[in-house]
Amino acid sequence: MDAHDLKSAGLKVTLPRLKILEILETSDNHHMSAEDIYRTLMMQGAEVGVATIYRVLTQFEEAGMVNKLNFDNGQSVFELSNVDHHDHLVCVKCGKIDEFSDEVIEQHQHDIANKYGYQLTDHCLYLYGFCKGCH
Amino acid sequence: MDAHDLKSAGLKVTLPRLKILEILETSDNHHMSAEDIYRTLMMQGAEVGVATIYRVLTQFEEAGMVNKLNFDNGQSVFELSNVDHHDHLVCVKCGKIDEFSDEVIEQHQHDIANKYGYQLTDHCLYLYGFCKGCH
DNA sequence: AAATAGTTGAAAATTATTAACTAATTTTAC
DNA sequence: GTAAAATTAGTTAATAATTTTCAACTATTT
Repeated sequence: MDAHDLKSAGLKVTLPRLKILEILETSDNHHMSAEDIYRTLMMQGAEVGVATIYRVLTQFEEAGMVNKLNFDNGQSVFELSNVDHHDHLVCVKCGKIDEFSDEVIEQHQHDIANKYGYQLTDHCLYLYGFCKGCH
Repeated sequence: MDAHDLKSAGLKVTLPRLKILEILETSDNHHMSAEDIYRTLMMQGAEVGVATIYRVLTQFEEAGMVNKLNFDNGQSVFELSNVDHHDHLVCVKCGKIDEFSDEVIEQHQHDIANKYGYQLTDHCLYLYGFCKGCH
């Protein structure tokens, strides 16, 4: 993910976009909310408005560069989508996020959609619980 | 679901609570947003504030009487939880909601949680797509 | 029936996100 | 390279959904 990816997505190469990309790539937890990104940018001393962050993230999402995940607590987080499809385990105590993928579940989802006559566009599977460290 | 259920949940029996329960039970689509419930109450001529509806629904959720479903488009709807567990298919065009349950998926979710050391408290599975009528 | 503890409605406050507008920057055509 | 055209950025204001505040009220307890 770099300047070139921005161009091929039809987006001009600007500092905010590069910075946001960089943050998504290099942050420890690669699931960040708009707020998280904003805070990170502030700490780096970058002068970027919140609106810009939302705009850019939305553009990235439309370009298929990131996925937006909506958790039950109301916050949305973003992750780079260059990796394989996966779903998420979320710790309800410490907020840790793990990823998994399961072929059987995927297959069943499609079967169910067919059975009910739905043409799937998307799905959302989150497992909430206490992670190993939070039992 | 009646006055008695309210009491055993530690909630006083009040008109707004009874009305909201009644609406959740008798409405055609038993997936209603706070807004839907508010509108229904208004049409019935009941004088109930929005704040009360949110408060009551939250209390019902905490008492385990209703489930709150948070969809990706940001909308939240509530359903009575006295029925069997199930997940949801959501039409992204007309908003229709279908329910399904799948043992295999459930089982796999537990297996995954175990594998990652999570103690599941909840999960969330929504399938989004175009329903039969909206292809 | 009085006391008390919980509940309500109206309005203000919050939270997360988006829109509008002008100024600035990048790209493209020369 | 430079100028013009197009897009983007930041500020501020707006919006939507939900929550808090608080004085007035109601259900339950004594």
